[in-house]
Amino acid sequence: MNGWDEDEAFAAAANVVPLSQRAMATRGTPYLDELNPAQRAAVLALDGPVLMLAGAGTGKTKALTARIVHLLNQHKARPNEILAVTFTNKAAREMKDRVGRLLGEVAEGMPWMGTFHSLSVKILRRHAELVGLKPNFTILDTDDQLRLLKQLILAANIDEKRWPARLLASLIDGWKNRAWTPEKVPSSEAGAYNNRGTELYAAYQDRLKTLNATDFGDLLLHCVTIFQTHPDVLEQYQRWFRYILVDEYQDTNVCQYLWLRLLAQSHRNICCVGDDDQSIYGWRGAEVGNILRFEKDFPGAQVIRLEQNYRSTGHILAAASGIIARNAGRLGKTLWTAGALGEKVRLIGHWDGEEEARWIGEEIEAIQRGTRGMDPVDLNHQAILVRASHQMRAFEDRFLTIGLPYRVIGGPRFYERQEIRDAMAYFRLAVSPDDDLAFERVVNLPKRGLGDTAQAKINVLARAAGVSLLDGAREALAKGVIPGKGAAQLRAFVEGVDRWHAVTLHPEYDHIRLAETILEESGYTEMWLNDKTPEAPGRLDNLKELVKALEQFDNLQGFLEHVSLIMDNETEGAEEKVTIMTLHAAKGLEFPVVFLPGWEDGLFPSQRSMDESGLKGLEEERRLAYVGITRAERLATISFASNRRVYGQWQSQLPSRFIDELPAEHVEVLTAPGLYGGGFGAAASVGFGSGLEERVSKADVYNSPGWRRLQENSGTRPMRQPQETRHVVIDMEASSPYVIGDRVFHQKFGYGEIMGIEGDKLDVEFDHAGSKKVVARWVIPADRVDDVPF
DNA sequence: CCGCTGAATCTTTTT
DNA sequence: GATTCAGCGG
Repeated sequence: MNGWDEDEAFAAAANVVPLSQRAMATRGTPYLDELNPAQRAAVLALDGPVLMLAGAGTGKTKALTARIVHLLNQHKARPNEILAVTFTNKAAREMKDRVGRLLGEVAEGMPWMGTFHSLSVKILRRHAELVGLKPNFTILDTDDQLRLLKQLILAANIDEKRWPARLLASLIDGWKNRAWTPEKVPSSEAGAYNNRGTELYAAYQDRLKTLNATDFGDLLLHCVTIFQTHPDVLEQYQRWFRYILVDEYQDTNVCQYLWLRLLAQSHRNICCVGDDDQSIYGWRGAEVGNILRFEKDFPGAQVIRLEQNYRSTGHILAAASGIIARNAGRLGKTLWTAGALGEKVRLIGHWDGEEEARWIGEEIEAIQRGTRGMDPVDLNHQAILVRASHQMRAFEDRFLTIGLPYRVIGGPRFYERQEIRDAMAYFRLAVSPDDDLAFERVVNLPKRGLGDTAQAKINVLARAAGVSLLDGAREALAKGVIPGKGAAQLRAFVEGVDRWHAVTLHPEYDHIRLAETILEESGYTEMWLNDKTPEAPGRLDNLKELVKALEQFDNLQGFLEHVSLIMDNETEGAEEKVTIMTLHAAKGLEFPVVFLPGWEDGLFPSQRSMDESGLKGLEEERRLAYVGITRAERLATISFASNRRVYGQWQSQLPSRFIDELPAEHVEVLTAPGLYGGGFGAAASVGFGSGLEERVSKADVYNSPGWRRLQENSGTRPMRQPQETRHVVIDMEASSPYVIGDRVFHQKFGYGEIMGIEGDKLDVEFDHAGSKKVVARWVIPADRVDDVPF
């Protein structure tokens, strides 16, 4: 990193003249005027430990950014002396933007603002040798990690069927989250993974070292190890980072906690911002305990509560508060708003998941038109927040057919897609030919006639000679042990890698050109061009996008580094779209209109969460419900379905227990469409009239005739709903460029034949996806597919 | 060695 | 329903 020396010089200079003696308060502080008293207190308490308990929507980021600006303004620290840690890249970027806006133009001057992981990489590159790595170590993603573990499991003679690699991976992850290196795993864990967990953990770490690689957990853990075993290094950083700020503190795991505490323990200028009610990453090792014990760790810490909510209307806030109040062991905050009560939280039940999706789709369009008693809300400001990503499918299917534009956030990440990972493996190989994992991934992709036997031979040779697989391949070729045409293709592959690698050695090579060349010469692009599955065009698109993304980097190395850490691919256009995402992904965001589907026991709260973590799990789920509701500014709609397909099997569902916990006076129960006689919506409202009921009564829902009918019918397969009548009108005038019998292509469903046309809606019989109604603009004529250039 | 088929497992949530 | 994987035939 060339920024390093510069930073070091800054830090050295800063140590010569103590900053505290410099001129103070030379500039005005207009940013303070916009803060409420609590926020201002949090900004002004610059020195010493501070815990900012910031409820949902209380202007936490505003306070945090103002604090940074104030630190700079008061000359407490230079931009490069502030360590500001977030969990996601998105959060880091937002903070950078906002600080930049407050400061004027000086946005780029904060090199130490980033995620735990990106900051750790930066530190680790500098001191890699202290943990037995070279500075150019590679970062494995979960996929690589799994491959590696599988090899080790195989070598250890363990039946992978009985003891899945995923299990081992999550064990090791968990240990790393708790900052346990192989030697430090306590004996209580000895039984893990058929008594061989720790043994394999050690083997895994050895293997990583020889590969000069780390996984995600290592990034943090290696830093902690270095800090603990090299006091001089630690001291350097302690002096360096004069002020530390941490966002989403409730999500830190033990390892991150140690990381922070080690860095902060000398000057104790640490400000942690968090909300125990929004701790939703316990399954990933986050310890709510970290926030609960902050005052013990940092005696004399100031605790400042931000409780005034600026986001949601009164009913929404009250409904959320009613739910979260059920959790025990909270630090306790009372959110309030000066704003209006607004609309009540709406609650509605549906027959099945498809109907739920249909209803929400129509509701979104109605709200967009402004026919729901509110001003129109455009699609960008409406969101559907689901518990589990598989719920998204129903919405995607429905929205595709009615032509409602949507964007899915947190689906399979761009860089996790197969074609991207393959391409990246090629790039990695070009940059570092010794990258054995990359070699294994692509040596036979596209097919080069190098099956398991050929690869095993290469492996043996490489191992025997103690060289990389690429060199092993060279040897195999020299010895002539690769039979038939595989040999020629392998030779071409090896020579290709050599050629590409040679290019990367030039100081100013054209990396975009190189990337294109690699994909071309390796035959990888061609492989997808010849692939006739419906996904192939999309994959080619992604590859194109990948190459385009390279433009922002100076070379392949820089790009690979970036991609291994980045999470957001915000390559969205300007088109208005409804957002679909998981509740987890929604934390920190807000939308005027929010839909919360799938509130059914087992799905939400998730059965697995409750099985694995009992009451703790349930409470975390409850916090998730709280996070969900508090995303809404003006309108929140909760829904559940009584039938849902799980693993392709129909299952009847019960409404979520969280529905019981909603304070009734803040909830409006809507009558479900398609349920005769008003169904349970009407019955549920019985509880409201009694004057005794404080909560939405699920018992009333169960006892309603509508509900009983649902249960009776839901044995094997739900009865088909009466066809909706509203879209039946056929518009004879509407024209379509298609005629019946045309072959068309659809991005998601693939090829198909048009069986019918109603206005701009096409009835298409897809070759693989069955028959669907699709809006004409979502398909293209089949014969034009090849025109899509690459 | 490749590609197809049927079976088995899977789904929480992510840097 | 979807993806992954072992087993089989070409």
